[in-house]
Amino acid sequence: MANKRVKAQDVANLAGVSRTTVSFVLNNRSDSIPEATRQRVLDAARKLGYVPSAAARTLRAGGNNIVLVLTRYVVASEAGDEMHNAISAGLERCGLTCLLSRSAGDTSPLSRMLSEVRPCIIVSFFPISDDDRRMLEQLDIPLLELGEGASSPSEFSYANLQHRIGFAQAEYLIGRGCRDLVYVVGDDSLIEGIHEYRYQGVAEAVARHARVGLAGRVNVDADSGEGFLGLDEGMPDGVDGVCAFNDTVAAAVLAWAGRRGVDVPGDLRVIGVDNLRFGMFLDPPLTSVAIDADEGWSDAVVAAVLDRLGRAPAGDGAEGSSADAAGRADDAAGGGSGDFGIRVVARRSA
Amino acid sequence: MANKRVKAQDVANLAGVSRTTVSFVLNNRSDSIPEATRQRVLDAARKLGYVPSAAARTLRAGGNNIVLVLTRYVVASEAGDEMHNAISAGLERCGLTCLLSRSAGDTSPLSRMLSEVRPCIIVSFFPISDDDRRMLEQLDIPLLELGEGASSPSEFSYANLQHRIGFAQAEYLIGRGCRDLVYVVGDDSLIEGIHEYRYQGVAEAVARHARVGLAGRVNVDADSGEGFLGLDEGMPDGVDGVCAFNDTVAAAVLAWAGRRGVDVPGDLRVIGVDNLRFGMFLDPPLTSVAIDADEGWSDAVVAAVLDRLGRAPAGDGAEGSSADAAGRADDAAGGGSGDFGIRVVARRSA
DNA sequence: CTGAAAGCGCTTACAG
DNA sequence: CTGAAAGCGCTTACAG
Repeated sequence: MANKRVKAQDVANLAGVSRTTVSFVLNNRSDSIPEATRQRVLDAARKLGYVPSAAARTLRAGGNNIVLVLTRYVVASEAGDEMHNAISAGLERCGLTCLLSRSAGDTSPLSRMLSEVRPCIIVSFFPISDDDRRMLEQLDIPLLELGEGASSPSEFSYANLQHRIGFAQAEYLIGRGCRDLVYVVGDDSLIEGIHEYRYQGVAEAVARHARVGLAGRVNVDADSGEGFLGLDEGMPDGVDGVCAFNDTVAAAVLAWAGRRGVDVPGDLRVIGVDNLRFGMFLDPPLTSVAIDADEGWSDAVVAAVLDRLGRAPAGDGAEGSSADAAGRADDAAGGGSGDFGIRVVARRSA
Repeated sequence: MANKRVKAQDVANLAGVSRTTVSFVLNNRSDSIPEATRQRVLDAARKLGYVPSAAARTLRAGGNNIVLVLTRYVVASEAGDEMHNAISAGLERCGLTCLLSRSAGDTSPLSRMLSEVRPCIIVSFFPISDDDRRMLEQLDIPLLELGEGASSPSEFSYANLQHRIGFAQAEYLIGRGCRDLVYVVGDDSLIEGIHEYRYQGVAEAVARHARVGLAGRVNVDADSGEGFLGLDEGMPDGVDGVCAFNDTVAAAVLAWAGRRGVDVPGDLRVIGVDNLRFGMFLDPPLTSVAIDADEGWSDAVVAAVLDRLGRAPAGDGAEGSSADAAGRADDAAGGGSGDFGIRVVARRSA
């Protein structure tokens, strides 16, 4: 088993050409190379199972096409999962390679990661420390932060997506006649960031309607026994609409309502987020906000990455691109609707 | 803004030493270097924000410490998410860098990924194509396949984990007096692989008990309206126990039972998988199998990776390691219990 | 159209 | 204890 590492020279030998030619063919710079030669090289490479050394090519070329995406545990949801898939697929389609880390910059230092792999851009779903931010600047690695401050959510930010989700919940309830809303969150501290954004979205929607009020936030401690801790005490009187942080929290609210004899949706309308399947098996079936990752926000993220990299979007050559990624990203979202793939799935609970 | 790429030479200049010394200090081979010099180098590196070039160091050293984990969309669950986190954290603790890909080897070719980053080992949650397998062999990259054939699930395999989950479900129901089980799956084709493994586990448990029968599999088409398609027709008579593929499917069964006036758990016991929070809000609250990623199977995976790499487990120097990773992995699982962190959370439904 | 050569930034024997 | 030098495998001007 002569299992020696095969390199460009071996391919060149087998094809009867020089290393230069091999490199040209393999990197699609073969304009000036006769088709016959090209094929010989390609065949040789295939036969030998040649894959160029990532390290050498990166070193020589001065960079690679890796997009490093920083995520961490937030709350598992199909929507979140699909979003990662959609982003990954979208980047691959543009010739970029998408790699996720679930610890770098969070439980493990970012610099450690960077000495193993140096991406051409970093996309982070959570806020990066100032030190890390400085380091990236030093290293000339662009950073796309998706989870910016809730105060001024940029067009692409994860914060903005969350904001819109809350907004959509509230708008729906108000449209159904609710006048006194409340926001209910779970006790999972890991979701704090997200629920803040969503709450702001709810608040904004409420502010836009004259005679609608928002009675603040209520916490459900879902871990404690029957899981209604906080609801009995916390639920303000007169509330007729609940925006739940997600479908799980909504399920808790529904169970609580059932127990207390509160009629849903007659006395109280409840809307969740995620549109998980179990929602349709609740009593009453749960109305929820679905996020369609494939056609919405993930496209905006891919567009933003491309813009930062100074590359044109996939599938077209020249385009006046640069500062106005916002416009393009918005266009990319769900057939120009700019809704980031957010939609309400109406069932009986609201 | 003199933002020139800082390299080892710059650090050496600032510290007043040679590149060699810098390299020694930064790679912890500084046995022979005086502490004062060491500090000077460290300070200089910090001040300049120096991070060694990943490409150069990999090229020169002939390898890196990257573990590439191949996953893809299966079914989002907190358990799966936590498992990835636990594996990632476990590997980092051993000095390895964990990177996930959600497309390589699946929607995008593995070779493309490999020409961007060459890991020292690949861990795959799904079966790798024969071509890719050959390629990895060629490239001398060890492959740890977690989703092996259901026929002979190895001790570490994802298949085996799934097998045990099904087994645990059935054992619990049998222990509660069930004599006629049925397995209920959703219509999500993506989960086919997993549910096959789990079903085999159920079958094995049933086979171990003399007077217990298994009435096969029933499909719920959760997408269709009320979501009971298949249950009305498919549910065999006389069944007194349901092993549901997951909590969502279990929720469908519970809803169906409520509608048909089947008493749970009196006439029918139902157990799910994942122990999702919403289960406690169902009526009756759902009994489920929880998978404790932190202390169970993920440790076994980390141990297996280390073994393949020929490295000793973290935290100890010499240990007679090699072929018997099975033993070690099993030991690592949940306080030596070898249960991979699988446990039944009993509620009223079973 | 093809080849010889430089050089990317590092690590690591090897001399001093 | 420290430095000069080789070389990892590739890509890319540059000559032929």
